[in-house]
Order: sequence, then structure tokens, then C-alpha cells
Amino acid sequence: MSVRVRFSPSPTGDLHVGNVRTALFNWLFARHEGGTFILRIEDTDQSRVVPGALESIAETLRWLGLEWDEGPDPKDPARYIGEHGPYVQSHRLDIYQKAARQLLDAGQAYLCFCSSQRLDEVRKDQQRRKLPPKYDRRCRDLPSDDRAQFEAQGITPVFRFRTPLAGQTTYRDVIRGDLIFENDTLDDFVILKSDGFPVYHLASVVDDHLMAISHVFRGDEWISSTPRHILLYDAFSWEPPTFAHLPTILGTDGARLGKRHGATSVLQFRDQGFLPETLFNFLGLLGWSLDDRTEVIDRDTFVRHFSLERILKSPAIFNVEKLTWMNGVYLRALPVEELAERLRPVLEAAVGPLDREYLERIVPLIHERIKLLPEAVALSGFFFQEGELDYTLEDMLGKRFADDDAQAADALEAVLAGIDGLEPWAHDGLEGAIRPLAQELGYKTGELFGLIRVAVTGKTAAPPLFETMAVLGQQRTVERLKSARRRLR
RNA sequence: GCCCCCGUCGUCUAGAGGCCCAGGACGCCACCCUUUCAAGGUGGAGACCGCGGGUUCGAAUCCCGCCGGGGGCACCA
Repeated sequence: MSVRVRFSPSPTGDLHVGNVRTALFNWLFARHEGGTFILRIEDTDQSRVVPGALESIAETLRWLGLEWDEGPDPKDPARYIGEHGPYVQSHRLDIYQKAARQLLDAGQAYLCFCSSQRLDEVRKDQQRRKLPPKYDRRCRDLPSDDRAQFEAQGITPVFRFRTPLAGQTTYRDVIRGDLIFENDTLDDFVILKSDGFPVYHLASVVDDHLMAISHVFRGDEWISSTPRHILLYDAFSWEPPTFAHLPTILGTDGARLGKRHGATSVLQFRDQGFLPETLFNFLGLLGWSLDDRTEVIDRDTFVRHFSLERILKSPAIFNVEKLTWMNGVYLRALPVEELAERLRPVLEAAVGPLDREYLERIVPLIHERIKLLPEAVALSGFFFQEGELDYTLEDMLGKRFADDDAQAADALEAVLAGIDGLEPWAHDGLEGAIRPLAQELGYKTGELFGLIRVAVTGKTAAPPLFETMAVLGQQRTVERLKSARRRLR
């Protein structure tokens, strides 16, 4: 039997890391098994649909390289890819209505005319009496006279599933083993709403069957709903798929990921300067591991080794610090030209159009110093700055020259003299001219270099001095040294 | 209230009865390298394996109870 899995988000907003981890595991399993990865949009609650959410979902998946084999065509919402479509549930209403009708005719479902007010009252009363809130089955065996009366009043009924009153419903979860539920803890849930839309349970069961889904990987918040789904498969005489309920991803405080946790949307992480390969790797390791030591894993290795057996049961807290470390790892692994191109948009937004050659000389200097793309701006800004640098005398003078402006000025003077007319203007020549000066003037190299560093970059922490001066160019370097000298007068 | 799931360093995890007085990674702290910052290297602190009982010659690993955390119980998904 061929492996067919689906990722089926609701278009209610951006995908957060939990959703995406679910998508990733589905995708990995499909690729590992040579199966099919399907994207399905579950928009049966029209009131919650957010415009643009579908586009955002597609963008997130594409950014991470989780391409789907069947699903909506991102280029044209009216079309779709695959033979089991459409893949947007609101385009499949007739299918669900037919299915609901089928259950009704078979006596597996019934019409319910109860108003939402009555339902609310029943629920409130049950809660007040510390009873589990459950539909009281008022319409389960409604005499046909009553039904005719309700219909005459023009009440649109909902379809409810006729849940067995006794017995057990069980299923085997690949990750958690056998799960057993008493049917009397379940109630007669709605399958078709009065607006003609199905409820999740019906829609997903019908679609998973029609789309020949073999494995359902989804968040573990669905564990308690699964018996309902099993009951539905039974009612239709369909073979249920294999279920695997993935552990939750929690926020730093151990609570469910939500608005209070800073960035949780994957697109936000992208905008903060994380690379897609970082998110892919990191999310792939939340609830799954390759072995006892490997942390950095490329996508081919993930695909090759992904296995159900190594999926964890326990929830994981999303640790941004480790994510940031990992981004540094991926950044450092990037070839210079590629990093330059990824950095270009970020830098150009800050300093304007960039010369390719200049950029590619700067990138190696900040390469192993950035963990996030936008950090490049702060780290390399002085390379692009025109005119005077902004720094304090205190920073420039450091401990050694703190009370001795005149000595600092003399030192700078000596440096200027040393590099005057230097040819070629490159690392080795600069070092050859400046390093001996420290000893001649009686300073430690670090003391002299520190002075120059701030004069030239405006910062106490910067890339290696001579490389920096070489890339910065003779004219700018000399200008800045002179400017620093002037400030000391 | 009822039902279900989960429980190894702060965090991500390895561990499927003896290899574990528990290994790796992030973070943290030292030291080394070094012109600063990074990167890299070495070392360290950090987990009485949620707690209490069993079973066993032997348990993080098996069983029971408890506690803690999370989820579900909608004409939401």
C-alpha cells in the first residue's frame, strides 16, 4: 500500500512552529517512504477564515522546501494539482452533504433541531452539577410528529452522529500504542452544521478516505477526538488510516504556544534572519532524533533516516537560543558568494545599493561573527558610512591612553606616517608597517591596535584590524585616522 | 466534574534490565588560541532519571499508587 500523507491546516493565520513541525514530519515520512505529500485546506469554519492565510501557508512551506505533490495550485487558487481534488474543503461541500445523508439514511446519524440557546442551557446546567458537558440526546429518537412540527417551523436541523451508548472504541497509535475509550464518555457530536458545512470530524474522515490517506500525523490535541473518527470509519465501513499523534511544542514557560511567546510564526523567524535550513533542522529535532549525538543534519540525511520509531511522546519546549546557535552554524557553512547574496537585501535596506565586489570582500570579515542575518548591519555598517564616525573618546583611548590624549595623538601620527604612501594597500604591508610601531613606541600590540580600531571602525569590537583596513581602502582609512587625531586636540 | 496523554541536567535529547554512581547538544563558567569581537580547542558546574512502593541477584528502563504538567469534553479546528 502506498504511503499518502496530508498536512491540513486551517487558513486562520500564519503557520506557527508547531504546525510546521507537523508538516515537516508528514513531509519527511512521505519522502522517506517514496510516498505522496498532500496539502489540504480545512476551511469549514468560514467565520474563522483569514484572507491571505492560504498564501501565507503556501509561502511558508515553499520557503522551507516542503513542496506538496497534491493540493491547491499556489499560482492559481481556482486550480489544483492532483487527482483527488479539490483540496480546499469549502469546495467539497456536496461530498460531505452526501456522506452525512448516507449516514442519516443508514440510521447512523439523526437530525437535531435543538437551538443553540437550549444547548447552552443544558451545558451550563451540567457544569453547575459538575457533570461532563454532553448533548442530552433530546433529538436522538425524536417521534416523526415532532420532527414534522419542527420542520414546519422552518428550523434547519444539524446532523448528529448516533454514537453507540456502550462498548469501547480503540485504536493503535503508532507513537503511543493502544488507546481505549469508553463510548459512554463520548456524545452525539454534530457532523453537519446548519449552514450546510461539515464539522472537522466528518470532513477529515471523508477526505482522508477519498484521498486514500494511509497515515495521519497530527498534533496530539486530536487524541481524544480520534475515537469519533474511528466510529465514523466504522459507520461508513471504511478502513481507517494509521494514526500518529505528535507531541506538542510548548513556549518557554511550558505553556501552549501562543500570542504571548514572541515570535511563533515561521515567517517571523524568517524575517528575523533565520535561514530555512536552520528551521528545518531544528524543527526536525523537536520530538525526533537521529542518534545520541548528531545535531546538525541536512535534509537528505533527515529523509534517509526518518523513522516513526524515533518519534517522541513527550512535549518539547521551543528553545530560541539553540535555534540561534544553529543558525550561526548554517551561516558559517555558507559559501561567501551565497552569504553575500542572502545578506544583500538586509544590508541594502540599511545602507543603499551595494557594489558586488566590495560586498564580497566584506562578507568574509563578518562571516563567523553573525548568528542572524540582520546582525550584519551593525557589524559592517562602518564599511559603508560616509563622513565622521560616531564614537566616544573614552572608547578610543581605552585604559592605556585614558589620561593621555597627547600620547594617543602621537601614536596616531606615527601610524599615519608609517602607512603613508603604502603600496600595495593590503593586509601584509599594513601589518608590516604598524605592528613594529607598537614596540617602538612602547605599547603592547593590543593597546595600539585598540586605539586604531576605534579610530577606523568606531567600535571596540570589530573584525581583524589589518583585513579591515585593507578592505576599507587607503583613502577612508587615512581620513578616519586623521579625524581621530584631530579629535584629540 | 469526566475522559485521555505526558514526566531523564534550565532547555533539546541518548537511553528499549546489567555497557549508566546516566552520554551528547544549547546556554552558563574557566582556561587555551588571539590585536578586539567572534569562531575554534580543552575542561567544569549542572539530572538523587517527578515521588513512593513493589518485581528482580540487579531498574532511568517492568508493575502499582500518588503528584505535577498538558490536552479533550462546541453547529472551532
